[in-house]
Amino acid sequence: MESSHRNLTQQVVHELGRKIMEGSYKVGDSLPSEADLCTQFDISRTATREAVKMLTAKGLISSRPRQGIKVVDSKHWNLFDVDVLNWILLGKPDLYLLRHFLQLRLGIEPEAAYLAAQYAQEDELTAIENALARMKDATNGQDDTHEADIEFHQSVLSASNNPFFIQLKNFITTALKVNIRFTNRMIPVTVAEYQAHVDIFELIKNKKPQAAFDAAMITQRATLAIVNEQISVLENKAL
Amino acid sequence: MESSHRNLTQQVVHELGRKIMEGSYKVGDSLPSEADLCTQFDISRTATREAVKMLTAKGLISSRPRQGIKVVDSKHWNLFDVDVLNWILLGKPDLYLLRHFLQLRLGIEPEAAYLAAQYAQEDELTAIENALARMKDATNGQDDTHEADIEFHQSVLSASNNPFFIQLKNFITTALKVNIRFTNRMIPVTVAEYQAHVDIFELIKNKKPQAAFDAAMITQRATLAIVNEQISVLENKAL
DNA sequence: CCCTTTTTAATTGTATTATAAATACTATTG
DNA sequence: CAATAGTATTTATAATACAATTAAAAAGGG
Repeated sequence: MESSHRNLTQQVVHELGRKIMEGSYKVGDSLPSEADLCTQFDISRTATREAVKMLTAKGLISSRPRQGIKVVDSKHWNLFDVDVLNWILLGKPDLYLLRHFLQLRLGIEPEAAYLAAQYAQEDELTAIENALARMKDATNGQDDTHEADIEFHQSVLSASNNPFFIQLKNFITTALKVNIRFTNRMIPVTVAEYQAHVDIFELIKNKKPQAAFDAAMITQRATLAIVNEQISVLENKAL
Repeated sequence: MESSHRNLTQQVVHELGRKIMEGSYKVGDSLPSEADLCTQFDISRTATREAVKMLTAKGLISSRPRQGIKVVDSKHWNLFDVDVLNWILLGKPDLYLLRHFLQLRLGIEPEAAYLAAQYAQEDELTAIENALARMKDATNGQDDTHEADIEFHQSVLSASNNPFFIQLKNFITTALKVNIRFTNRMIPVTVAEYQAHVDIFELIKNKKPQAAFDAAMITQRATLAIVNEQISVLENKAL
């Protein structure tokens, strides 16, 4: 059990949040009443209610007298919340979800590179460089390669010096983890991919915003094209 | 009082959230203890604790025994939460904040237009067209013009058919409202701006993703350039 | 005197019970 | 049948008690 060290409220938040995101409770469905949740989890009403309030704050449910606790429409879900993203990650692999992640990465990351080229401080450039170094000499396990990859993307976002982009580190990290599921885990980051990262870094370092933007954009459009291709193959088979 | 129709817990959430976002409680500061909050707001511990849990869920505070309730580092704040965005909006006008909003809009909106050109359904195109119509014949109040403008941007995000972009409607709406504060409220949307919106719509309708992307990008880079200019004028004066 | 350990006390975490408020549903009445 | 009033269910709030955590103080040992 991973959540045993957390307090009761947070365990219930995690459990219910996960179930909502995986679809065990669908939009419009009622969750068990407070009283039922108390007996199901064998906890007090205090803990139950606090868990419900936390999920309400994350936009997943609503709770009103006589109406009960209901899953609200997914357009209200705080999809950029770190917990919500982790619950998504626990769900089934889904090619459409991967596409949605890639589509937004395509919006965020090239522009983050643009901003990094404008505003990155010395230490932030160093952080990007360190991530690249980790990627290069990750001759040991493959997980390290992917972790270093994540670190690279995070450090670019940090270098944008924009709090909104920085908050999106959670999103990008989850997107990368979803991606890793689909590319074979055993295959580390390729040399070509590594080189593309280096190129973007050089453009950031040399303060070439537009070029950095374009380089990031090209790489990501290529990745998205592959997924789009996979989806259309899948959809043609279904006919 | 705007919040008088809400229940006690949510009033306290709003009050504390607003104070944290405006800087009355700074990062690392301790909020009053549960007991103090109870007396300050004249409510029970139940309501207090539920409010604290909701703010914890939004990433603003942490609450641990003996340590108390503290404002956590702003990188943990859920800046895309609709409440958090509204609390930001209640704060002082800030040119740097406006720039941060514009920088992310630049990432999101051109790509949303790209996706809309690919995936928009008939009814979603109609929604965009309706917003444009509202913009055009808003000869009455100026607020309507701005509301129609917001509606346009929202309907493009909806047409992207990507849940992440759809969730960002809150963000874009707040960004536009922040913008309206800086451009004189009395000045309605100009004819040139209206025409730019129409052009983007036509490109979406005719399924020209790249052209729609470029058109949106050009408009927004121009807006951002103006703000950057204002900031550099301000910073030169400060010397 | 400094370092480690133990104790203490302050604060949040959980449980329990009671009552209030809101509202979907039912029954009544004209 | 429609409008109204009543009822019952569910969440909202309150009050109190005790448990768990942990920062800080006190005690102990070298």
